Amino acid sequence: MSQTETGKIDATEQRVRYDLSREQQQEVERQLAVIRRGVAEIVPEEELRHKLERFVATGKPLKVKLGLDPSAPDIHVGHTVVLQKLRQFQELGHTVQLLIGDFTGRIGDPTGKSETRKQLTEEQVKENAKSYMEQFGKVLDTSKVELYYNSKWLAPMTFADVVQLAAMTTVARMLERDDFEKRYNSGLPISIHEFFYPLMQGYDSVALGCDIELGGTDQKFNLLMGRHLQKEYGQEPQVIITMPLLEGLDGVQKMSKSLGNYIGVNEPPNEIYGKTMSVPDELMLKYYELTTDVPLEELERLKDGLADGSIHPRDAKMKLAKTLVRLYHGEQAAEEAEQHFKTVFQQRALPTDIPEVALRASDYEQGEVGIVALLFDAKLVESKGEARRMIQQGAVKVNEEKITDINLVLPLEEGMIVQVGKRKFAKVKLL
RNA sequence: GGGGAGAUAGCGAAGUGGCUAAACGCGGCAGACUGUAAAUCUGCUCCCUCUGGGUUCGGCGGUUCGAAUCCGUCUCUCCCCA
Repeated sequence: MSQTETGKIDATEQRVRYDLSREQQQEVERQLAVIRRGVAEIVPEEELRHKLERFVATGKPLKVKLGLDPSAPDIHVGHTVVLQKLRQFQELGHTVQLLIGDFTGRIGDPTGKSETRKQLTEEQVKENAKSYMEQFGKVLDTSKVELYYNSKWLAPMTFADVVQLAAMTTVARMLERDDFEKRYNSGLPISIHEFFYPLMQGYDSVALGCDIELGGTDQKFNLLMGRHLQKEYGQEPQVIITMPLLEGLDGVQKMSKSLGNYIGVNEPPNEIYGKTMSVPDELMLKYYELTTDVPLEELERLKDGLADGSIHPRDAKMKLAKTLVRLYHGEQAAEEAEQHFKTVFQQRALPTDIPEVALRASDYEQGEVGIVALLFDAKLVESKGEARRMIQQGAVKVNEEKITDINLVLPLEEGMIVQVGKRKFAKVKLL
C-alpha cells in the first residue's frame, strides 16, 4: 500500500471525539506509557491513543490478540517478551485473546521445510492448548484470558470464500514480506499455500474484531495483513504492536528451540540460572527490560552502575539469573540455584544434586568397567568415539580425579561420580 | 509446454575415476585463560570391538579391479522462454 493511499484513509476516517476529563486524559497517557515500554513499534500510535480514549470514556476493554502455533509448546524466555506485554495489558484492564492456529497448523509448514507437518488430532490440539495455558500462567492471569481456535471460522469457508479473500491482496505485496523476498531472491522454493498463512492470520483478526495484535518484529507483515483485511471487511483496523526479538545464548541469533540457544521456562532452576549466566554481557540490560518485572528505576540504576564500573557485570548477571529463576520457580528455588552456581562454577566443587545413573551390575564382568564404556553407559557422551575424545582432551574426571588413559579399567562402585567437561555429572547407582 | 542448471557431512562450500571419511569457512564440543560473558590460543568434530574395521556425497540400478566423481532412471529444487 502506498503512502498516499494510507494518508487518504487516515484523512477520511471519521473518528468519534471523546470529551475526557483531566483525570481521564491522564489515564490515557499513563496507559500509553506502560504500553510503550520496551516495544519495537506501534503502528500507528495515534490510533492506539484513540482506542485508549474510547476505552477510558466507555469502559469497554480493548481486545488484544496473540496468535499461537498449535504444536506442542515449550515456552522459552524469548516468548515471554510478548507475554510480559500482554500481562501489562491485562493490568490496564484490557482483554487478552489467545488464538490457537489449529487450522493453520493443519495445512502445512510455513517455513518451507520439506518435512510435512504432522497432522494434529483435535485432542492433541486441546492438550497443547492446555499446556500453553499452564506455561503462560507463569506470566499471565490465565483465568481472564479468552481462548479461540481458528478452525472455527476457517474450516467452514468455501473455495469461493477463499478466492475472495485471496483477491484482497497481491503477489507483489506478498513478496514484500522479508522471508518470502529473501527466499525468492536466493532461489529457495515458496509454495503457493504459504501465501495463505498471512491471509489466514489476518482473517483471524477480522473474525475476532481485534483492537490490537501483538507479535515479534518478525510478525510485522502478518500483523499488517490483519489491519489490511479488517479495512477490506469494513472494520476498524487493529493497531499492531511489535516486540523486539530476544537474542538467545549465542547473543546473535534470535532465541529459538531449533537453534538450541534458548532458556525454557520449564527447565530446572539450575539450568535457567546457568544458561542465563552464559548470556553475553551486552544483552543483560535487554533481558532485564524485556523478560523481567524489574521496575524501570532499578533498571536505570543498573545501567549507570555498569557504565561507571560500580557494579560488576557478573553480579548484575547473577541477579538477572536469580530473577528469572524466581519468576518461573519461586523464591526458594532461586536461592538454591544461586548457591548451586557458586558451588559448582565459582568454587569448582561438585554439585550437591548430581543426577543418578542406574547401571546393572550384572552387565559388567567381575564388577569392572572400561572408562569409555562407563561414559557411554552413563549417557554422558553420545558415542564411544566422543568418549575417547573427551578423555584425550582431559575433560573427564572420576571421583574428581582426571582420567587420561582411554584403556583404563576401573572397579564399578556405588556412588562413584563421573564428570565430563564442566557441567555434565553423573552418580552411579548400582542395580 | 520447451530449454538450461543443480542436489556433497549441522550449515555454507571445494572436490569431476584410485593419493578422499572427503579441502576450507561457519557452527558445535573440550582444554588453557576467566566472571560457565567477550576476546585469544590449542585440540577435536560419521560409527565401531580403534596402530584396525565399517557405512557415507538426493533415491535406485549399472559400467569398472576401483565411483562423490562415468552411464541409466526416479525424486526434489532453481533459472530462462511460453
